[in-house]
Amino acid sequence: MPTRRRGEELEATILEAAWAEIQEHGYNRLTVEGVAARAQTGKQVLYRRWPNRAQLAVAAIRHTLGPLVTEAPDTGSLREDYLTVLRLMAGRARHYTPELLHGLMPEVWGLAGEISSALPGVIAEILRNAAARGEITHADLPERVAMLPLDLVRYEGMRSVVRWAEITEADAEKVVADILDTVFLPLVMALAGPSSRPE
Amino acid sequence: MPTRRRGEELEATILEAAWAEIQEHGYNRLTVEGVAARAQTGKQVLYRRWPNRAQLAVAAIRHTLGPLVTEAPDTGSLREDYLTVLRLMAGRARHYTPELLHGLMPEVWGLAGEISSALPGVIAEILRNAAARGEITHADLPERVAMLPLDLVRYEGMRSVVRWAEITEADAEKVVADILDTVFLPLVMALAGPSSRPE
DNA sequence: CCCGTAAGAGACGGTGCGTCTCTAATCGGG
DNA sequence: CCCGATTAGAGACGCACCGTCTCTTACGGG
Repeated sequence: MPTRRRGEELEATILEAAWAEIQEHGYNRLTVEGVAARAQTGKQVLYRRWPNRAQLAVAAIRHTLGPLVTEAPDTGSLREDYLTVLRLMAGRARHYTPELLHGLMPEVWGLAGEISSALPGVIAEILRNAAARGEITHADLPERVAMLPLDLVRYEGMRSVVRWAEITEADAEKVVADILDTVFLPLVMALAGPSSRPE
Repeated sequence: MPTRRRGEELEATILEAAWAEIQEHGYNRLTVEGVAARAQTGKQVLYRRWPNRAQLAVAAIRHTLGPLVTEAPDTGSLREDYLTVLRLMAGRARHYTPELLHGLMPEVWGLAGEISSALPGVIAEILRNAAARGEITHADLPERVAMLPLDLVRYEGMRSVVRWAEITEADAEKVVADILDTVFLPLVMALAGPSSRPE
């Protein structure tokens, strides 16, 4: 009577069950028993694949959220290019809810690094394009400056998580624009603007 | 035979015991039973005062780490003033070890806000002093700009915690100087430097 | 067709939270 | 100085859930 699942199929079912449980209850109240029951399997099947509850959750998140950015946008303006990347990050950040993260910050931080490992290259390319266009005089800004908007967006994200606050799309848009217009672009123009003295 | 402690005395003993347990094992492996045993009392005495393990830990941290900055430094230079504040923060950050924080981020974030509630006022005063000295043309920088170094230092702190990395004093000093010299001061000079156009 | 692998189901021990219970020390009021 | 209210000190208890172990049985490769 009962048809047994195996391999890929079974694993996908489990990870989707785990993701559903996280969405419903958050990580803290995710139970291995609950996931097994929802996937209609036994705990041993889970423990055969992942060493503990945390790694199961991480696998479920990875399974649901793929890599972030793969290639650099090229809209013809530094502001728009960077804005595109930040919007992607902010959109993604809305999946990282407090319920998902609490109790799981270190693991998810590592995962986020893996997911967005292409970011530094993308930013470098955006800056090179801007330099080629003449928007800025050179693309080799200090690391800290080039990555500044990314760091600030991540900081805002962590801050909301830790305050148990949800991020609305409108808020995210405002924050992202603010970071670019009142911090990043003025700074970049001061360091490498076409009208500034060449260093 | 046994002499019983009460009130303040008992409470201080418990909080010191809790702090000691946190130092030894970290929050995650802090047990209420352990604290009670170390303080030579019963669990009920703890639960009579704090509703759960997390609040006990928060109380212990608050008991050990007092408020951060109370009044603005005034060294005669914007850079040195701000550097002084950042050094205080970085020094304090070295108490917020990964072991202490894991599993307790939201609670400690709230506590940190309480502990450093004087910061915004201090920063505002530092900027006013710089304006009075003529280092900058005006002190009403955008909120995000004025607080930028604080946010970046906090971000670095959270990042180390989440990566289970300790912060050495030398590293902290380097990061703090980098934030001021490659990000904050260039930006402030661009927005309100004496040689920039008055807006 | 047969055997090794792994699924499905659930029992089990262990840890540690938060509650409850009980005795007796201490404090404050009269 | 005594008496009653309070609460310290000690530990048992129920409960939730992790991670391990055991057992039977379906499946698939050779």
